[in-house]
Amino acid sequence: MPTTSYDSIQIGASFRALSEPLRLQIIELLRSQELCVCELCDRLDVSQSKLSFHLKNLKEANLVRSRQQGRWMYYSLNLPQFVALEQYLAEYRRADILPARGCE
Amino acid sequence: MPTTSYDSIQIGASFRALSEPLRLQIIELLRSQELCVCELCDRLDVSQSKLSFHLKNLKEANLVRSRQQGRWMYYSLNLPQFVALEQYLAEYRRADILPARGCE
DNA sequence: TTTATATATCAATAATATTTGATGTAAGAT
DNA sequence: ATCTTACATCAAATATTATTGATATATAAA
Repeated sequence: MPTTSYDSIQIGASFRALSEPLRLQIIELLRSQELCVCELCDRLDVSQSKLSFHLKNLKEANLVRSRQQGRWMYYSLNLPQFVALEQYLAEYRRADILPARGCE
Repeated sequence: MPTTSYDSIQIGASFRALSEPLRLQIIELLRSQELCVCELCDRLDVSQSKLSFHLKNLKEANLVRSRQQGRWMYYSLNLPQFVALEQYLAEYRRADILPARGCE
């Protein structure tokens, strides 16, 4: 099966988003509270444009959502996607793996 | 908290490894069986050097292990690391997230 | 000991992702 | 209407990853 399923692609994109230190810090902050960009900026001590880039990345990976209120943008975790990733990994934990049949 | 814990770094490295389509295909094959490089090569229809590169990557991310037998190298999943990732994600599912306290 | 096979590594290139600083946009305040 | 603030986007520069083809190493077979 040389192709990767649509699902795997989505999953892979989320894993990629989670592979960047700053993005991990972002979601760790969002874990306890929805936050606006300016507050993330402050707390992470990072440029606004950089933050915006990474937030976009997280959003495209379906890991966060945003809502606008006045001139503020509030970001929060999109928990269902976290559940999806967890379930993907759970399939591995449950795997029962055969030893290799000797090669040649 | 501008720093990322040692743990997060390890976790992030594993997520990164899981973010590449070919590497996902590799672990999906290894999910049912330990396999040697030549068999992975065949099944994934990919060059040996490319495969070797990605296997090394997975190994450094602690997601697979290898054992040599004669001139073959057998790769298999390192399940504990999958469990660790799953547990990391589970903390998010369990999170109870406060609404933003209004900004200004 | 020569030869073949399985795999790893390397150097060069190509592709992708990230950072930075500047500019754009839209909401609200003056 | 003008100004400010919060955020997004863009283009250029830089950094990181992946691919390729060639070569190295080590095992085992002839």
